[in-house]
Amino acid sequence: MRETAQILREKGLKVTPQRIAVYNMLLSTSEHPNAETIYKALEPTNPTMSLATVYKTLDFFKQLGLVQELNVREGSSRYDAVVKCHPHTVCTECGQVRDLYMDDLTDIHKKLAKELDFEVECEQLILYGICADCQRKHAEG
Amino acid sequence: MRETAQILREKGLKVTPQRIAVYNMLLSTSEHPNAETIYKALEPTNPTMSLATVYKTLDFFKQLGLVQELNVREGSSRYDAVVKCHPHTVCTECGQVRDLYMDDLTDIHKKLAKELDFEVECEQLILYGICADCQRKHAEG
DNA sequence: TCCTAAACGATAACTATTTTTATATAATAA
DNA sequence: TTATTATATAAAAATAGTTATCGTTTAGGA
Repeated sequence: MRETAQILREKGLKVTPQRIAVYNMLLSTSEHPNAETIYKALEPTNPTMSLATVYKTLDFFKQLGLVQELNVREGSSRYDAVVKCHPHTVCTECGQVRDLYMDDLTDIHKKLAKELDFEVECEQLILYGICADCQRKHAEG
Repeated sequence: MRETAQILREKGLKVTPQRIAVYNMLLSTSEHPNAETIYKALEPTNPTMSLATVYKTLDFFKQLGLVQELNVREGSSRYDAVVKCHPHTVCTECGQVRDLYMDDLTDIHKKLAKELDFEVECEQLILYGICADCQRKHAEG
């Protein structure tokens, strides 16, 4: 894995412990955390970290294409270090957000957009429903 | 068209001028307005209307399945009287939000979800990009 | 018409986020 | 290395969108 510090430097960002911490945290998780969750996760090991810095850092990262923002009908945004547009599933019971890969969908969407004379920059597909775990709980309960 | 009053009554809601106004406004537009826009549109003809009532009314309608809430990377939610899940295009320049109908997509999504053991309740597809009008403006400018 | 629960409007409160400001720190050049 | 300087930081205050509160009004049934 390339050094986080180097990636930040290449993007023209000054390298600070806070930025490294936020980016590494996002790289190491697949749970699509929001700003609050990121802050809470980093606080123990980075006692000087502040929530405002997390927000500002995420905003920088977003603009530079280091992270992706995700809105799933919650009050706050979630973040993903996987920048490429990809679909997600969101469990309406436990709130779990998971990635979902499906390249052939993109082609269909592009064809559709072409018909509409709409130039697609990014397509966002979110499937809301019940995840396997919650379905099982229903069956048992 | 069925009377708005009757629809509200069937849903167990008391029929008030405010609720009728909000619902009719949503039925008559295709621009997916947010609460603020709805309020501003109704204020002239309903001088006693308050923004809080618009929010409360939209919340009722949402819970009863009379309207659909839509989040398109803006600070505020937009609303649609078309309840059935359907894709949207969002122009990142002018902010225009349009409906997009495509039934065969649903089948693809369902098949995909089945493989994942995920029970889909609602699928949300949003294409972000540049609308035809804004593309034309670019070409001219 | 009268009664009562529900809805209303005004405004305060709340939450997520952004901005401000004074201080601290990273990158650069000497 | 050290001094410089622009940028980043933390904390607090401000903001925007939304929700809660509360006294008043109204819809719908008796």
